[in-house]
Amino acid sequence: MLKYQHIADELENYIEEHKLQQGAKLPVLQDLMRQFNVSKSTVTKALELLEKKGVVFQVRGSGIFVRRHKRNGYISLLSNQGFKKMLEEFQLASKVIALDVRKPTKEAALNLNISIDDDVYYVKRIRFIHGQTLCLEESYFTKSIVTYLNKEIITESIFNYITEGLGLSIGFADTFLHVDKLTAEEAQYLELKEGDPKLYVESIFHLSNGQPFDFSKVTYNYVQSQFFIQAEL
Amino acid sequence: MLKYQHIADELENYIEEHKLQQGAKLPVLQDLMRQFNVSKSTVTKALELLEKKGVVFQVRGSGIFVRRHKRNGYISLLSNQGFKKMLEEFQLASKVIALDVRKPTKEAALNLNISIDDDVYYVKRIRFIHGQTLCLEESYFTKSIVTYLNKEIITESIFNYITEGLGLSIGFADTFLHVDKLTAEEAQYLELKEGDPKLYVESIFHLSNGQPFDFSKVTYNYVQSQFFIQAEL
DNA sequence: CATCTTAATTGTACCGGTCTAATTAATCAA
DNA sequence: TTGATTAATTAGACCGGTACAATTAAGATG
Repeated sequence: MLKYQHIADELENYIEEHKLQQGAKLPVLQDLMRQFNVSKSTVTKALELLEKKGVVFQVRGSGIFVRRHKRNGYISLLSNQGFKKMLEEFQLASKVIALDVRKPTKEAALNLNISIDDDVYYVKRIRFIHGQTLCLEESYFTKSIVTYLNKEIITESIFNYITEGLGLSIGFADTFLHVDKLTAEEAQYLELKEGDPKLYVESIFHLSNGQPFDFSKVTYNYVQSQFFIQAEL
Repeated sequence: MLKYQHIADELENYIEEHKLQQGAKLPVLQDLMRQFNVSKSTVTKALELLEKKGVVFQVRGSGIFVRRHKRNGYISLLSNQGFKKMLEEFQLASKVIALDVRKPTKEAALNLNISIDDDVYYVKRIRFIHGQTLCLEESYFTKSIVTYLNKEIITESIFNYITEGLGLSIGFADTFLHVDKLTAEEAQYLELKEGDPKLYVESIFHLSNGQPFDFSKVTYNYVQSQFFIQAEL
């Protein structure tokens, strides 16, 4: 494991375990350097990570402080802990409605940057959280990249399979979201009424070499979904 | 201006002007170092900025490539171009419904980390985009920080006033969002029907020293609002 | 011509340093 | 005690370097 990632983890655990409050001061850079026996730039990188995750904030001339943002029930949409963890955790309870190899829609082909003649794995499923239906999800996986899928893999963790099983490394995702009304079909799956609010999220996942491999359209139950974002100004 | 910020801007402009497509390769690190006459770490920092903004992605052993994610009508929820620009741009068309000094609600006091006896500036307004009502917004500004506000300032740019006029430096924001149904009152302001979907966004803006100074609750017209997020995995 | 091996390319981790800017603490003057 | 001045603290910008890992290109091999 990389040094700066390790340091970031250690610091985050420290904050967690000692239940440090918002504004609590962490050791200064010099001390952290000595404590972990690394150079300044390594500590700085670790802190940048934590800043991006919203765990700390730094004030020049003053110090490094704990930033508290936790709200129960909210899911972070940002770096590391964000989408990945969320997908992994919620994977646990999910019901596969469809799984087959087919030709992509024009929309999917466009987003995956493939031809409409190329094959894709199509997956449709419902995800549950706390026994409630959380969302309805449709995914298109480029078959030339994700060469094989089955029900077991989907029920476990697709992303784990892609990294561990296929040896691919996932890079980044572009996510578009807007609010709309549920169609009759969606309402049925989510056990809500037609015309009720929905949060619609479209994501394009890319390998770390920039190739898109997964185009997903997710319709969230508005009652169950709340998100958390960190903005920098 | 900082060197690495300047480099980031230059590169972004270059990509924009030359209309570089997704996957287009940029000059290698060595060349960028020479081109801008700076050290490797400075170029790297510039590229980190651009990566965070979703403008480029880097592949070790391969190069630096353009990342395209533009979608018409979507507003980025992330770094730099995100909330700040959005707030500034949409400031143009807004109608102030209320502006006064009052005591904060318990909720506002909690989020601003002040006592319910402290004064706040309360601002309620509607924002318009393309002639349509975009959102209904309620803001609480800690009066001990934002010492004075008037209608002109609000109609211009509050954030500009805070940085330029008051000499404060804005740091970061925590944003929580969920979807719900419009109340009768909200529906009236947004020219929609009660029970229609709404996107509800709560933000706490902080100075760069960590002090919260603005707690905002925004109800978006679901027809007019769509957002864009970048996730790292 | 395909396949394996090797070498060159290129971004990333990490070091250890200087100098600067913001903040905070200490000092001094009124 | 207050307020201004100065000094110490502290994070951040920036340099220039070494070593390393992933990718790509070139060469060798069958």
